[in-house]
Amino acid sequence: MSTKLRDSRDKPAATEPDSATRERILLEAARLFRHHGYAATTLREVADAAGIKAGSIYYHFESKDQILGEVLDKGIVGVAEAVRQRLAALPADASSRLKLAAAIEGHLWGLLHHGDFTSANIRIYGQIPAAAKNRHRRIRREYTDLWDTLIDDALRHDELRPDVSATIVRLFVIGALNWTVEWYNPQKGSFEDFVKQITTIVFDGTFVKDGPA
Amino acid sequence: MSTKLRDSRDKPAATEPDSATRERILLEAARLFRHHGYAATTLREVADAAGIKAGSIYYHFESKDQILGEVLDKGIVGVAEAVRQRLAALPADASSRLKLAAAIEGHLWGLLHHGDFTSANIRIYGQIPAAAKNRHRRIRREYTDLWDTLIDDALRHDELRPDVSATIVRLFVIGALNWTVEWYNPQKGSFEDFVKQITTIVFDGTFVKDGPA
DNA sequence: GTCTATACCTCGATAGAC
DNA sequence: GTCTATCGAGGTATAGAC
Repeated sequence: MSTKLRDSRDKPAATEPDSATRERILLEAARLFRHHGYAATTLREVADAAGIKAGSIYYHFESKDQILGEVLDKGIVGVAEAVRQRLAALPADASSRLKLAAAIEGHLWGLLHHGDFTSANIRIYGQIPAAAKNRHRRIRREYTDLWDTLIDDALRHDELRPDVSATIVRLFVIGALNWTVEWYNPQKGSFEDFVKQITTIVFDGTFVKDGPA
Repeated sequence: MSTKLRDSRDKPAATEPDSATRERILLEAARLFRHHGYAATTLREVADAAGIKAGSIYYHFESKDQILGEVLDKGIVGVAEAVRQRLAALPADASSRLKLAAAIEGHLWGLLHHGDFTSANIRIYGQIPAAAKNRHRRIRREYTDLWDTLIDDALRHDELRPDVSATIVRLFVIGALNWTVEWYNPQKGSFEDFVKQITTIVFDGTFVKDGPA
């Protein structure tokens, strides 16, 4: 075995080691941030939920702010990974519609499978200090760029309606998809059926046919 | 003049008098709740923004919690009023599509015209204590009932797609509309054009035609 | 790696002068 | 109707024992 795999002298830097306790802190923090907000959540509550005492958190994290940053990042990364995986599984010549359908399915899957992280992200992103926003912005931007590419692709292949702006479509659709984590109920039907209905609405709308103006 | 119009001995009860200071407190509270969250906003900040001292707030409100309640309510009422007004202006025999279009226009108008109240509502509703939620629930329910009626109406007239659940349509569409307050930019086009594009997407989708499955 | 104990700060709310 | 002054509670973060 190489001694280079993980040198304990190295600082964790960007990718911290994920001990079980550390992960539990992040998970409980996400859950509490989601349901009570960032400022309203105390580290005593997070520690309590994670089964440790408040002071012990500072062995794993430098500050509450750092926990926030990692929770926010995980909210995006979980979704982005699911989407990229779906897209990679498609044949290279897949239609724009097929690509977007795969992206929607992946987005919804990641969103609902990491609900505490994604909902926490959606709910509190608009409320955090500018410094925290700045640190989180790059990872967000990378993901929205992916959608821009998909939508521009559809536009260039004349599949997207010409009478709506591509920017509005992206913002509207992502916003709509994101909000499903706030009301989706897995007990009222299968995930597959849910995805099918959402995709239908996004692609073809809620009405049976193009009606009169 | 009748002495019954406003007897100063009466407690304000449900509808408080709206002094200028009182309204300013609510407006600044909404703005701060929107951008920093409920718990992160201090009454000292609210007072400062309203041009008074923190202690003075308690002449107008019993608690921070009461301010929250009124901010939340205003977020719904402003939207509901705009929608009800649009619907009332329609002829009685208007089609489901026309009624829904009017509701969408009214919803967007109210949403964006009372942005601090509506955005604050959307952002923090999921994070407030259960007691505050319960007090606010009735006014919310009344508004969603209105949408249920409109959508059921479209369903009964065979205008809504039969392959999507009416509940999913309502939740998805309202969620999508609500989130526009988070990204709508009035400098990038007229409100009328914006409404037209959103309505098109909701009714007829983002793609040019019903494509292959 | 987790604990207890605590320093220091800021919050919501109240009291009473003006 | 607004002010100043202040109370008690509870927050993040730190220090040092184990």
